[in-house]
Amino acid sequence: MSVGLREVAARAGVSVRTVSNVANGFAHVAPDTRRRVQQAIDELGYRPNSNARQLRRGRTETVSLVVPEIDTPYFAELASLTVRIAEERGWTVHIDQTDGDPDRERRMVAGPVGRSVDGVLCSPWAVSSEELSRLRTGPVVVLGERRAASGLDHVAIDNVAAGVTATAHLLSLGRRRVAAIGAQPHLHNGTARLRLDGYRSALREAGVPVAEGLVARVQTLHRPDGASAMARLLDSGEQVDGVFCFTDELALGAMRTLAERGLRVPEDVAVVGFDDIVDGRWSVPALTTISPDKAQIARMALDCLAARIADPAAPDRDLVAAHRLLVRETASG
Amino acid sequence: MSVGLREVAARAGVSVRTVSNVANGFAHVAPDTRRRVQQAIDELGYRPNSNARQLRRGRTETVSLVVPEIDTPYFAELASLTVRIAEERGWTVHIDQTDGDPDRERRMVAGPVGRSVDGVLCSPWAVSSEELSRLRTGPVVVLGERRAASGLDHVAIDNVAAGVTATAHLLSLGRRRVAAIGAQPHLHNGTARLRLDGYRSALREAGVPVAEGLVARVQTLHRPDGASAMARLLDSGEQVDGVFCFTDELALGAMRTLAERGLRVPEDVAVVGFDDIVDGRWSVPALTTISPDKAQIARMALDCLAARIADPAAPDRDLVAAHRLLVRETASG
DNA sequence: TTGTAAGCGTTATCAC
DNA sequence: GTGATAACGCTTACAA
Repeated sequence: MSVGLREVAARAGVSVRTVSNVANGFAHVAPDTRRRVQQAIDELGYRPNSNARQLRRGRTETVSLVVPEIDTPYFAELASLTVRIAEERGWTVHIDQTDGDPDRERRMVAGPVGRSVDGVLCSPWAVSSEELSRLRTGPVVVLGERRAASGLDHVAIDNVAAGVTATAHLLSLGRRRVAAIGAQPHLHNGTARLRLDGYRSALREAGVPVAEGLVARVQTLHRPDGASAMARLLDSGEQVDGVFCFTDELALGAMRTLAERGLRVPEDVAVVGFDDIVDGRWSVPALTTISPDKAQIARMALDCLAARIADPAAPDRDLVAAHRLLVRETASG
Repeated sequence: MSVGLREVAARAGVSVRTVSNVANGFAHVAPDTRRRVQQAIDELGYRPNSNARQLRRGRTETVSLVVPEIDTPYFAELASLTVRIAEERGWTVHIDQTDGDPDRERRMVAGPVGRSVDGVLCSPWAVSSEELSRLRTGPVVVLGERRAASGLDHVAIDNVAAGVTATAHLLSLGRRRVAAIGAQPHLHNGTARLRLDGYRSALREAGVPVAEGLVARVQTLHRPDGASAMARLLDSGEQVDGVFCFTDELALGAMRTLAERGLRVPEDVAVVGFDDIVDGRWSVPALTTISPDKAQIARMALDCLAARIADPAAPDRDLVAAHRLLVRETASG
């Protein structure tokens, strides 16, 4: 049936210890022995059982990436990069989706760590870092800014600064009725709040009054929310000549509504998004957006997790990755 | 350190056997014992070690999904659905990406199966089913049509019929210079070939001559390929009033080129895509497309894999999932 | 209903 | 440099 170390050992006329040494590329094996063992391995088609190995070693060389949804473009890209970069250090990534369900989020962070995975990378949606910190049973790195001492490592871009940049860009184009789409006062996930802070701060700095009627809330960050938020804004009677959307998906939804209302982008309304998903590069017109350095985020998070695994008692860190404004067609001048 | 069955047993004053029974929800445990054990489990924060469990049981309750890229919208959606549906039967899905590399494809199908996973769902790109069949060391289900007896189970939609439907729709709109974007004669993956067969067959049936100059080849199925293929078509001097793209991504790329050339969609050129990715629902104009029933594909594949695991010797099956034409703005009349 | 003990396939600690 | 052999944490006959 299943061929293990024992069968190979018998065939090569050595002990399991020696086979294990060869299979793991250990140094001190006589060349002749190595050759004989390797041959037996090939002939029998031996493949090591990773479960047994992990059980014995107490390490899985696997980390999990917990995100709200796998098929959201931003998370799909992030996951893809994370898998690729993790591979460089010999790690396997297990991708988990929570569907934004707080209980699943809690379970996926608390449950498997230290058992089936060595650590967790989590992009929380409905649960605060503070709670995750209390729940955790092993190394956890949070993707997203730390708002206060949380007891957890965090990796994120500077969302406030990015919000300022996006809004200031719209203002620099001469727009004075700049709306914001994406406020989420109901969530523990503080990202939207930070981008909103940036938006308000840029307006203040430019001496443009902050009209609360220009701030649209959303339930999720997907296209339908962007479309309906844009419609609400337009229907409210507020004048709008620019809009900062907290995700590209929201922006793409908003653009659809603008097109349906016969409003031109960017002539009538300029649009800036956030995330730099590929859809935005190919929309017509192409979307101006804040581009977070996703590869850097993934790499920092993985490095940070490795450090945390190596030293569980180290003080927690707050790492910030780069971002930049990508000026394309929906907001340029 | 790590709390296991033993610690819990000691605390509850029972044997490990009983703790295991409680942890696994076994029937025959005295209510009082169960209560005591459960309390010890909670107090000690016991979490079962899945590696040990899997090693002992010889089953991982995990399957892997091998796709070219996680962040391709189609595969991201499929992965998301697969994870969700697999959950219903208590399975975990491990998502692997091959980047279209044949060696990785071979490794990911042949390596882990029977060791760290109970079976594999594979959407091959560069390796033929026949070869995968020879390489496999355990249950494998291929996502994609069987072109000949392959020795493997297959799940797919009827790509020829879908190609006919898409092309016929364009013809029904009065278009007579219908191009096809997406031919991939260099790949083992036969999907493009089948869609092309459908395209040709629809033209023949309508008595429209098949102009080979209207068939554009691509290297990958992403937007840049669609954009450059469209540009080549236009530059070749061929008249084009309709185009059938073998993926929505290709279509979105092609639409970008059309916009840059000042051609209107659908007035000047009507466009039909394939896959029904969400981007197409929100593009301006919205993309008419062939919509494969992805949830059905995922469910069929999982069911098929379960059956294969249960009976490795059963004759291989060829399952076909549903698809339909979704008429939106880029091709309607 | 519950306890005892034998493995699952590895790796790691001793010896030799 | 290589061979016995004891764990790793769990499930499961077999007993009691």
